Amino acid sequence: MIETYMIEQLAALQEHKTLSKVAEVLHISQPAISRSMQKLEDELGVKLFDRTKNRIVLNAIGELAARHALVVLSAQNEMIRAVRDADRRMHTFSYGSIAPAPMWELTPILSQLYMGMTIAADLQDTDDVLVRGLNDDSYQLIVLLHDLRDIDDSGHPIYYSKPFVHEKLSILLPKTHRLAQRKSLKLKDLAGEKLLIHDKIGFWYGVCKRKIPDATYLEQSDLSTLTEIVNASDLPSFVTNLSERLGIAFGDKIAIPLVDEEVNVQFWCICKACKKREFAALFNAVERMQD
Amino acid sequence: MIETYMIEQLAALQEHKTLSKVAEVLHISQPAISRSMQKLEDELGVKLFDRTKNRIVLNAIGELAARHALVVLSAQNEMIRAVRDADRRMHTFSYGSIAPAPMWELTPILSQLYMGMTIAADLQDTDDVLVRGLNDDSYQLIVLLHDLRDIDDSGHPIYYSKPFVHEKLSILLPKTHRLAQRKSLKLKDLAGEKLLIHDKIGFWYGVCKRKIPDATYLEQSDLSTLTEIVNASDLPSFVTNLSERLGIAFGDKIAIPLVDEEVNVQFWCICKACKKREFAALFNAVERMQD
DNA sequence: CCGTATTACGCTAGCCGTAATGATG
DNA sequence: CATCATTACGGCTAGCGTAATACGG
Repeated sequence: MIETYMIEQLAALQEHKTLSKVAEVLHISQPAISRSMQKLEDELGVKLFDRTKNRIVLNAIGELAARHALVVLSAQNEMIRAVRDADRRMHTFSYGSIAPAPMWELTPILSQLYMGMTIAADLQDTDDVLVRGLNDDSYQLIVLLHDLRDIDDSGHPIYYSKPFVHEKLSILLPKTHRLAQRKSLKLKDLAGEKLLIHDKIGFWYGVCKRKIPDATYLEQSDLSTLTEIVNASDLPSFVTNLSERLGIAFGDKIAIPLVDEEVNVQFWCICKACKKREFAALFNAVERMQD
Repeated sequence: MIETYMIEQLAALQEHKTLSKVAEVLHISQPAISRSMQKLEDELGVKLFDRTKNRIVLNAIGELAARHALVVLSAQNEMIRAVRDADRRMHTFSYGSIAPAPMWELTPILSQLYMGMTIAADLQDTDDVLVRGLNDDSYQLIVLLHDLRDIDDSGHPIYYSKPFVHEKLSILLPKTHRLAQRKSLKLKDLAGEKLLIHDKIGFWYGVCKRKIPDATYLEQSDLSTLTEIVNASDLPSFVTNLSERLGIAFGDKIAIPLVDEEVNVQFWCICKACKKREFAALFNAVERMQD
């Protein structure tokens, strides 16, 4: 039988020309290669090399065989890649979210529910990336600001949606701030402010830029550093009803609710309709968090 | 390393479902298969089977792997096929001819010239099959009734042609035949006759049918049988100037020359222009037979 | 019980590396 | 004489078969 190691060595020989070089590259002795190539010729019943006493060169048929060897090896590598990839997918629960807050809730739930599996959470800025990911199965679940009601050709729903957590933003101000006495604020009241924000906040980023375009955004990628700066400075920053669970202290600042509808949102968990049963336990847990 | 035998056994397992059946088919013991599959899982680092105590079934990933296994195996088989085929071509000189007589001359020449190689001679009825065969390299040489003067885009000739033997047909008649006294005949004089012919005679077949359509052809595929019948009967048959070398005796028959130009033909040996040098010795030998 | 998969165990085929040999430039 | 391929030889890995074990319909 023609075994993989022969094919591998043949391909390497075409690339590196001499047995010694192949031996060096494949970390194997020269005689081993010499023998393998003899055995390969023997298995095929065909001479693949022109041999002089101290030189071995692929002949025309050998070159042909080597080109085919590359095809065989790439088929094998593709097999390995595909199998490992399928296995990885099978052992990871991957979801995407339009905002960070739902991830704080969902990841712990999933960790409990799918013990031993890897939970991969992906934050995205726009719906379409998430929906596309759900459709091509790179996400098993996505979190959006609305449900999905698309139906297929025979009128059956394509997706299954369930309301998830509700998020309300407030603005955190030093007590001495000009707006600190207000009972509530709108985003446009923050015009001209310097705002401390995290730089990975999903759809919030677009909302902020759109509704308070003339503010200065001081973006920080590391969450703990951001918290430090918030505490150490007089700069305004955002807090959410959902971040309270993270136990972030307000210090001597005051949180004033924002009343714009863009920052009082309902999240939805959405999966493909065909996975509805499979994810029943997950959606039960989600249901318990709706309030 | 994932070796061929593992991939082969995986594919067989998908087809035959149980280890015992695979063992039977591949002429190997059951435990061997069991171990191979464990080793394959180990090499991939992925579980491919659902195992109960006395049942092993491919899981979803195993099915995927088995489908890929088929791809790898077919790539390998294609490699083996292509290499053996190329080798066979390299060790056979293959040519095609429009008529049998040139083959009687050419095959002995080639046998001498290419000692140790197989000479494959192919008789065809029409030019186009031969030219196509020359173009796709399934023939190294062809014999036609004319040369080929095609040129490529840059004006160079595509083919190299050389005149070969000249063939003249005669008709062999019993001395008592109504035409036996004639010095020469035309094909149309044979109208209405019963003619003994070989059934594999290349372009001659078309010539006969066209020029003497109302004759009865008694076709015989075995050459020695044909000779027997010719000798034992009073039926007319064809002889050629080239068959004399085969030492066929006329017995008490008489050979009368046919004067139609269709049965007085010049054969040409033709190869691809790029092979002209390679076949120099062959064409030298051919040249010596032109007369 | 018969069919099936796995484990245990000893065998050996065959692949490997080292060393020696031979050829070449 | 440095480089490269092949041959010879002994060691050892690892795949094999037989036999034993265990489970299930």
